[in-house]
Amino acid sequence: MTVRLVLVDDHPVVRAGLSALISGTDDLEVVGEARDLATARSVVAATRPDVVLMDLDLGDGPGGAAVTAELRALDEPPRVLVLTTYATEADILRALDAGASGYLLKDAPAPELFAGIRATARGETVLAPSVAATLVRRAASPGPVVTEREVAVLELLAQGLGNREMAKELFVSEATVKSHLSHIYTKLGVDTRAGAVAAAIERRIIRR
Amino acid sequence: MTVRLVLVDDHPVVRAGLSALISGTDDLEVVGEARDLATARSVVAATRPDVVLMDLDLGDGPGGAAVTAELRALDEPPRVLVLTTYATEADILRALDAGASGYLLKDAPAPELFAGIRATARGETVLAPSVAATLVRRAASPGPVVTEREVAVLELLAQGLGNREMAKELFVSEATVKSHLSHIYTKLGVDTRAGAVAAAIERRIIRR
DNA sequence: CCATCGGGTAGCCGATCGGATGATGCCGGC
DNA sequence: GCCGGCATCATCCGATCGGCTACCCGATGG
Repeated sequence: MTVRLVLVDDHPVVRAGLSALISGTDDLEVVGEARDLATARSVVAATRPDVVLMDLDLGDGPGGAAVTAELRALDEPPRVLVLTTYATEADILRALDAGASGYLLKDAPAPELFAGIRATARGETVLAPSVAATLVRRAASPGPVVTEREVAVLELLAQGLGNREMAKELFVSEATVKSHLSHIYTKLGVDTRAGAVAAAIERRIIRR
Repeated sequence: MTVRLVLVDDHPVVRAGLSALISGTDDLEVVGEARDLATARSVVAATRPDVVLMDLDLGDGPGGAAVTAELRALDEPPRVLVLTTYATEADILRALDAGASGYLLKDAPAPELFAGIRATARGETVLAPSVAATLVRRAASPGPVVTEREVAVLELLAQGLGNREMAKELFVSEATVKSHLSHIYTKLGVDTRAGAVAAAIERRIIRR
């Protein structure tokens, strides 16, 4: 029984590379490739694959999480296995929330990747060890967990926005932003904006 | 005349993928692969390739620029063609400064990549269009470069320290710290501490 | 020899931040 | 049905920051 795959990645080298790798197996087959949301939509509709290998960072435009969500909204949706470079808490949660069946990192050896694809096709959930660790830490920790809204603030904060600008960006008042910031400071154990950015990056809550 | 290649990339998928792609040509040959400085050193010494395809982001440890510099310091060094995902000004300059002969992006189509490798083997300098544009833009304008002292401030800033604390840490007065910060803001084109941290990380001036 | 640059210092002042306190509405679990 | 967490908003106020101007010193270099 052959597993039919579609690759979604904005890098031709990675697509061609994965394709070449997979062609070396006898039970996996690449039936389509896409570089963005639009092509992914049509390719998946046309080929109806078992599994979609999804990169999260698609350059400009909608990210892999958005593409995943859209594919999962189809009738008889394909399973989506995320295959990406980074694994921040926010990335992982967004992808899984969008309906991904698994999360592997591009630094995984080929055999693990193949095993992950087969497992995904069988309906299993596969997670890279570090991703699993992040999720466990998050689930098991009685400690402070930043909320979705707080992550949003952190991301804007890392872009150097002031309270007023963040408020405008999030369609809330400055008071609300300050409230979120206070909670963030408490949860991360810091007391300045720059410190919060550092801690958030350190704990991989946000990227770069 | 075959061009002998060594791949340096921390992603097995990319290595295997490039390898598979290149095996489809009749004048390029992969004679070795490495995922970090140590393996790169020994593989290059053992195989003496014509061209090294170098990823800049090698995960933990020394980056691709450092590896490039070390390889270029050998007797009869191989030419190094950088093949990476991002192209910040700092990345480009560091790589070229380390002795890279070219800078291509991973989103380049395979034929362009092959052409780039052949050109590099011939001793030509190949640059991705966007990279060339960045260099031209920079050459045309006197680019601001952060000084050593300013980097020190940035590093402390990324740890969330206040002016007073940074002053104490650097054995200078608060006024001096503020002076450095002002210069940093001007050079990076920002006007807040969080923004400076973001810009500094973005341009790879400081690490994580 | 003097201009330039990196580095260090100072004071002033308006803008912003950070902390404290308190309040409302909504939702989900017990 | 009550309680807690999340998100929202509001005020107040001291601490800090950011921009500005101006000065000194040593090294570097046309």
